[in-house]
Amino acid sequence: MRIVFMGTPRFAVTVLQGLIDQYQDSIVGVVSQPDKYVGRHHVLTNTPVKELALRYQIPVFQPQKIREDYQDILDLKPDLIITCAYGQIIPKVILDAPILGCINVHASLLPKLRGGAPIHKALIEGYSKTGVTIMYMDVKMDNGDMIAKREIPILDSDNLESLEEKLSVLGTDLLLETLPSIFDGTNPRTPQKEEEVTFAYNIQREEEHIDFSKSSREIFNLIRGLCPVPGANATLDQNEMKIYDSIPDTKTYSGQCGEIVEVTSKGIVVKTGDGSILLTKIKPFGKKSMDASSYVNGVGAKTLIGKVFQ
RNA sequence: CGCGGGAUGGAGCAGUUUGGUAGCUCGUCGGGCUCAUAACCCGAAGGUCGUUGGUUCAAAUCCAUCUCCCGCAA
Repeated sequence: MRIVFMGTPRFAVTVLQGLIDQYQDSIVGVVSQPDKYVGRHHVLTNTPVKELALRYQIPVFQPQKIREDYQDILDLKPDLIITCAYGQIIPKVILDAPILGCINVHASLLPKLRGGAPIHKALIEGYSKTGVTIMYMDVKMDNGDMIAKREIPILDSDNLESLEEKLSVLGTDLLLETLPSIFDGTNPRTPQKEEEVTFAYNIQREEEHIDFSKSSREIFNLIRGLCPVPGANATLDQNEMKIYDSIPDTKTYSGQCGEIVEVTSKGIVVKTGDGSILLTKIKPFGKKSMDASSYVNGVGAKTLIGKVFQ
């Protein structure tokens, strides 16, 4: 068996690690996005998946455009390609190459939330559950026939980080359980219902800004759906403040939406469209992230009350 | 050299413009009040003000240098 794995971010690392634990000798190559210059000083950095592959001395391929630069992958003569958050559309010539096909681990309950930010969107849009889907790939993004699906509830205590962690483990487990049936061809194959398709496109910068005229619940969902990276933000005194954690409340206040109406030992209370929300973890501009109560200790409750988040 | 913000007792901040050996909120410790407390009162400990050098009678504060941290942009 010759398996090629394609993936890029941390989420895919968990999956690749699971595969290595069980099928290390079969993994003949790993494909990842090209290295990028990241951080303040433009340091060329390996992708997380590449990092793991190198540790196990698995050959790594990083085509700029896999649409054009795919011969190396064909030369690996894979029997099966497994992708997980790779980041590029796979051309048909590769999809057709492996005898067992190309399968993908996607972090949503397809056909819901196709695209690059399914975990973010599941939280932001207030889903009560989400999950992972193992599916065959075709030329359209996240469009192929489904092989297996498993769901988990989304808890109020979940944020992007915790949910991503849970789903990566869930996806890994489901993949490893499903693989034997894929090897022997006994796996099911269910087309996606076209009328139920929704999309979860990558988060745009504007979407990260909190609109306090929305409901407390919507704001709460946005904050946890973006925590810890990139973080929801709001503007106070011309400076951008990141908000990392909050507790929605139905208590109403007079004043305008976005106004700091109360400061408690737990944090900063802001008026929203339908009540209020307690901001508990924040990062003032130029500072590190901190408990809102610490920030309050520093600047003083009196100077905060009455200010308005823009 | 991509743009900008920051570094002061355990945490968060003020003080820097107009140099004169450090202050606030909280935490910690001790004591008190209380049926009790995360509440209140009294007291205490804890800082060579990021580094190095310079100017000066005197530097957290002015000048130079370096280090580290953070957001944006890529």
